[in-house]
Amino acid sequence: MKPSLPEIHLEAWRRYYVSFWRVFAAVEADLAAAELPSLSWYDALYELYLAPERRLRMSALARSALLSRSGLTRLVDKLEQARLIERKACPEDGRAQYAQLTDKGVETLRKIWPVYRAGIAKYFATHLSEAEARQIAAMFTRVATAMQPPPVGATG
Amino acid sequence: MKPSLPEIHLEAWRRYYVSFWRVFAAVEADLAAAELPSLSWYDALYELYLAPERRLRMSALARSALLSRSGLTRLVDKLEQARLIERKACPEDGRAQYAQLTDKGVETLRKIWPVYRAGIAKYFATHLSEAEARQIAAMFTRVATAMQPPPVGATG
DNA sequence: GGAAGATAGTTGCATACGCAACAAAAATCT
DNA sequence: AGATTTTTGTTGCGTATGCAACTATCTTCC
Repeated sequence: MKPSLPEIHLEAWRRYYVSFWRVFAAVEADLAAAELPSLSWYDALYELYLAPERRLRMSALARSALLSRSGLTRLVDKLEQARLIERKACPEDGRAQYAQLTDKGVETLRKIWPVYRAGIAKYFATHLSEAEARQIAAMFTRVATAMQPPPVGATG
Repeated sequence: MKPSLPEIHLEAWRRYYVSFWRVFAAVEADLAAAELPSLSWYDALYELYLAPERRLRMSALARSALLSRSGLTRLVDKLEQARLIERKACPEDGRAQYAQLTDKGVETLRKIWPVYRAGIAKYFATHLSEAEARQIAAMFTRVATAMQPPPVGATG
């Protein structure tokens, strides 16, 4: 395969790629400095927060939180130890488990958010006008939805 | 701190964030399927390829390849075992080491590129016009350069 | 010139994550 | 209903990566 790929798209990719890693690392560093959990915890907790009844089945959460199923199992282990979520059996499906956000989980989300928000503002949003932000949102919506439920990664 | 952060910037961040992970995972999966090294290898090799005399000092390479110094040490260990680079003492500074790209390293870069390029095209570029790509390049250049040599992460 | 401090790269240890293999429970097919 | 296949979540194992601590070397300052 040799799809058309104008030079400017490569340039865009490169900038996008390095920006992402730098911003991501900076945000993670801010969270660590504030002794807060990392973004992977935030992502999982936030997805649960948005979900109906604040609970999601493990595989659904894995997809939302951009993790493999095994990765999610481990993450949920830790979140459960920290009392931020609880595992609950699923009545309709004996194989399945719900991850249920606890009040402490909501509270943790509220502690993380100001720091995360400040990072987004400092490292990302400052450099973008509202019109640009709107464009980014539109463009990356296309990119993300084209890949939808990511391949869900083989087995894992 | 409570920096101004209009909702649209948050939306932009979210889309950017999930797009990135999905595209990244898809590209890595393509590379793995083709039995090629992962992007971190590519990044390091490519930075060396661009460098004068195809060599860079370890810490410079760590910065370019978006890794901690310890992370880079390990990566270079593996690249050296694979004969893709060589470590060379630095005459001007007895503490320093050069990582020097080998011919085999260049060859490997050439094997990876078509697959990487196809991934960029399929998962990223398809969704963007040239004008949009130009905008992305411009916007993320601002984002990336504002953070310049990333904090270089403490010690490690 | 020598001591104190900074810097380059490496190593020990801990953590995060994925894949493959697995057990249990559906779902499907006959 | 019973056998086969699929799906769900977990576990074993390997890998990637960061931080802190370390050594060797360079720099600075007296």
